Amino acid sequence: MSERELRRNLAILPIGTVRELTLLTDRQIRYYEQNQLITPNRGKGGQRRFSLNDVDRLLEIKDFLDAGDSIKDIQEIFEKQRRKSVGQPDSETALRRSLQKEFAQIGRFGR
Amino acid sequence: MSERELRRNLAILPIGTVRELTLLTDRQIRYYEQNQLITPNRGKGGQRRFSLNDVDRLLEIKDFLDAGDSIKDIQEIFEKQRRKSVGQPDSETALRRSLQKEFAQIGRFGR
DNA sequence: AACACATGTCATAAAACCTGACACGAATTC
DNA sequence: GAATTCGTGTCAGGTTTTATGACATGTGTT
Repeated sequence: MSERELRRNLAILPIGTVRELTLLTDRQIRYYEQNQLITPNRGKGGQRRFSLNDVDRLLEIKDFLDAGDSIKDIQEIFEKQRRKSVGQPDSETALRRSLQKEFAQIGRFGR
Repeated sequence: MSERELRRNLAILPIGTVRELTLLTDRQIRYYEQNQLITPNRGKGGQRRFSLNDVDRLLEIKDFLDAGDSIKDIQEIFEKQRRKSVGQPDSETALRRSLQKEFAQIGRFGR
């Protein structure tokens, strides 16, 4: 996995931050977790730690729900996405990689 | 400020995460704040919220201290940096901007 | 009418964080 | 060499945040 992807998958955010970033309630976030739409890590004391990818995912979930999809629908949508992107890098990943070198110069994590 | 810079400056991390990311102790982090080497935001209840830039900064501080610089030395170093980068965008920012459009396609925050 | 869904709300407990104070070893200054 | 400064450790006491589980509710579906 690339630097950038790594960073996006770091479990660093408490639920409070995610709440502010997504404008969802704790209840909603936990409910989506309960239904396996997201699977945040847990810190030492058992508290949830979300990644930026989780935040993305939650915003997607929000859109889908607003669009009338049910939780189960969304589960299937995500499942299809997962199956489709198995194995070979998709174009997004390819693009990302092509710019990786440049960005490696930028930002502390890349130093 | 660009999308990317915005994101780097979002105050999203609690001190526990920063502790894990930097391997500093709470005491150290607070002491550096007390000496104005960093100025994290505060959440609603008064708890510190750090940005990714803050994390960068803390890692720099660590390096400087390891290299034998004192807190005051570091204050001056940062002050000089600040003065130098006032006004016009530096090359790093320019590079960032040039790649901004591409990256706007990638990741939720850019959608 | 009964039920499923997505969410609100409340109680209770644990974890994380806050500030302030005192201690301490290693340098530095008097 | 005694006193001071610096960066950090640690502890106490209080506040904030998060966790789980249960019950409630409105909207739509069988």
